[in-house]
Amino acid sequence: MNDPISDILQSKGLRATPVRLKVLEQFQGSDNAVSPKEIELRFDQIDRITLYRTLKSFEEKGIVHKIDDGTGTPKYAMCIDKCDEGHHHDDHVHFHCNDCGNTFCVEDVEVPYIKTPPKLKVAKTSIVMNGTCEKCQ
Amino acid sequence: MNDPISDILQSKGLRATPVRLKVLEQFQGSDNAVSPKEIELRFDQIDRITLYRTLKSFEEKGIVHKIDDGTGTPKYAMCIDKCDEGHHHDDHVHFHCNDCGNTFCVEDVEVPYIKTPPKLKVAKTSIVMNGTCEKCQ
DNA sequence: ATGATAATTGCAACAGCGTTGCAAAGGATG
DNA sequence: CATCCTTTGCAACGCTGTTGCAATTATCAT
Ligand SMILES: [Mn+2]
Ligand SMILES: [Mn+2]
Ligand SMILES: [Zn+2]
Ligand SMILES: [Zn+2]
Repeated sequence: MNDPISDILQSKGLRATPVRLKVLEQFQGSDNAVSPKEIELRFDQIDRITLYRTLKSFEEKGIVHKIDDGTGTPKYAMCIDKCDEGHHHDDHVHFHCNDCGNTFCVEDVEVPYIKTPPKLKVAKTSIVMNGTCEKCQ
Repeated sequence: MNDPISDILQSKGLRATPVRLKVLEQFQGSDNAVSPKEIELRFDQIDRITLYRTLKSFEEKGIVHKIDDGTGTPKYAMCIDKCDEGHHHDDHVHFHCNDCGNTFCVEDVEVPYIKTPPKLKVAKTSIVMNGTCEKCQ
């Protein structure tokens, strides 16, 4: 329990199993959001179903958040803010680069207030930007 | 060719076939964005594949636009602005009601300018709001 | 009108993603 | 060790969307 990655899992009430540790390492070592498929390919051998269940539990526990970048391929990224079980605080913009295909969190851009018709009760606003990222300029 | 629905199709270079006319009627008569599955169920009998191809051609021609409301189920709605082949102008906010599950275009709310890191070249911004719609208050 | 030409449709088959059920393996706890 | 609960892996399945191909239908030029 000196391993910081193990600590994350245990603090969320999840056992620090080999699969979970390796998946979490992938997230820690990645600048971008990653799809289940990408994670799968980075492993020599991992069970598809186990990976799906791992991602689901990570998301439920507030370790990662799911990102819908409009490509149809869901992606996941580490939660930066202190998200808890069933309560996320990832209210930032996401960016999808049309050139390299990468998607990442734009932490320093908060979702602005947008005035809407008073008839609508807005609980959450999701913003996805498309364009060209720094590396692809 | 006095039928206004036929006119829409022909002005976009699409033949006014029975399937297309009926699908387009569904869009005209709906306040909400609709999923392929919903359209399929409104017909006594329609071929799934043909419907997918119809939606694809409608989208390409700028008759409808595809909406990703974050539910994982894609939806389509009529283009209000004059969208052309391969060039859409549907830069408005979309709203998904968590109560009734409906998704619709919020025409009168334009996507605001959002200041981003200068390193990012933003070409398009998609905004989806979640909450409670007027009917579900 | 008749035949050539091109667009549209319907069917079969397939691929990919994600889910569920279930049994085996692994940890925790006494 | 014995028990209980969690996690994993496999099989099977459902759903969405795609492609190939042949049949049908509309369009157009004789
Ligand atoms: Mn994020
Ligand atoms: Mn719209
Ligand atoms: Zn890029
Ligand atoms: Zn509603």
